[in-house]
Amino acid sequence: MKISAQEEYGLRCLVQLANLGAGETLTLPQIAEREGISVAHAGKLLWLLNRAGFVNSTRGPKGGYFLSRPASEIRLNEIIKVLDEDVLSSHCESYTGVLEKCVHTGDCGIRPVIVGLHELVEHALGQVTLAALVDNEEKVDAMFHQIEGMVKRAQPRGLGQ
Amino acid sequence: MKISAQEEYGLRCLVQLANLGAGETLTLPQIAEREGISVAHAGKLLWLLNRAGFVNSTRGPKGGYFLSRPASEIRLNEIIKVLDEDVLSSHCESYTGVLEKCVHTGDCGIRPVIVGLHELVEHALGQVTLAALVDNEEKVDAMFHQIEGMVKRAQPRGLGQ
DNA sequence: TCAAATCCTTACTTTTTCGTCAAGATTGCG
DNA sequence: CGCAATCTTGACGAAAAAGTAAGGATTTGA
Ligand code: FES
Ligand code: FES
Repeated sequence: MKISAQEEYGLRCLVQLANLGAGETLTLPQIAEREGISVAHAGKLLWLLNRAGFVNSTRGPKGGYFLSRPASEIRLNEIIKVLDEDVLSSHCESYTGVLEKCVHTGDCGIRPVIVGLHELVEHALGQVTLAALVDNEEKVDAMFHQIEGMVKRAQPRGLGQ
Repeated sequence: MKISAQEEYGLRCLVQLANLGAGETLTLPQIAEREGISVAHAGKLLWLLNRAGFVNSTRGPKGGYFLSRPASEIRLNEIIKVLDEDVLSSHCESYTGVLEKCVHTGDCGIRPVIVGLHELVEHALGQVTLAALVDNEEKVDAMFHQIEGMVKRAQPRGLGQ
């Protein structure tokens, strides 16, 4: 269970753009330099983000990228959904084992773990906007710890033991 | 953010063993057949799990694998930790970008997201035991939704907008 | 004591993901 | 116009993850 390189660096590029003032833009070389990646790599990431509608771009001299919506209206779960291949829906179809023991009896112990984790992460990320990630570590940190506290306190019956 | 193949199939092998009665064992070919993977693949997974202390094995005829502890005492977060490479601690060291803007100012927006997600998942998985995954989908499902409800209700201030 | 069944270990191949390259298209400016 | 700065796009190469192969080691039982 880990975040992929594409998710991380795509998110980083968006944070760079979220730092801009009104009317400012960043070019690919600028983004690449700040994140320590090649211009080609930045180009690919921004292309994905452009296709998904998070950023807009203008070509030619004085061109560059900028967010297509205010950072406060972009939530991290949308970003992750775009940068990550969604293999969740087709997960059970690609399972290699005996499906009678898994799907058809409706009694699979694995599926709820995978689906549940995915939803848990999505809900958590849905509570954080891109604006929250701009120069403010403590707030984001506190937010996640608040959620963790909730999870710890949940103590569901009948599963712990 | 997705579960790796090694995590999933390692967990599946453990669930197979958790289904056994006292004194029963499963051989590699048996596990491989049930999960639809090759014997070699099952061998590798069980070797990892054996090394980590989750299973024991006996060699020779009538040999096989069995859980080294009761399934009710094995929590999923321990399992995932072993099957997944822990790159979390060294994450910041391998970052390619300008570290002054990230580590040294103590004002990185990315780190709390990555660390927070990781802890969130770990806490959630720490509440589920292997025994809960044995032939009982509904309970596990309900448990995750309970946690999700908590997360949704958390509504932290100052980040949502 | 031998042979068969089983696990153990290392090395290799395949597949997927990650990142690069190079050519093309669009825009602004003199 | 014509050049330079910029984004766009698809194909390619490198790295990591996933999975396979093969030979070795241990135990049981005839
Ligand atoms: S994993 Fe899809 S039903 Fe078991
Ligand atoms: S990612 Fe480690 S400090 Fe920014």
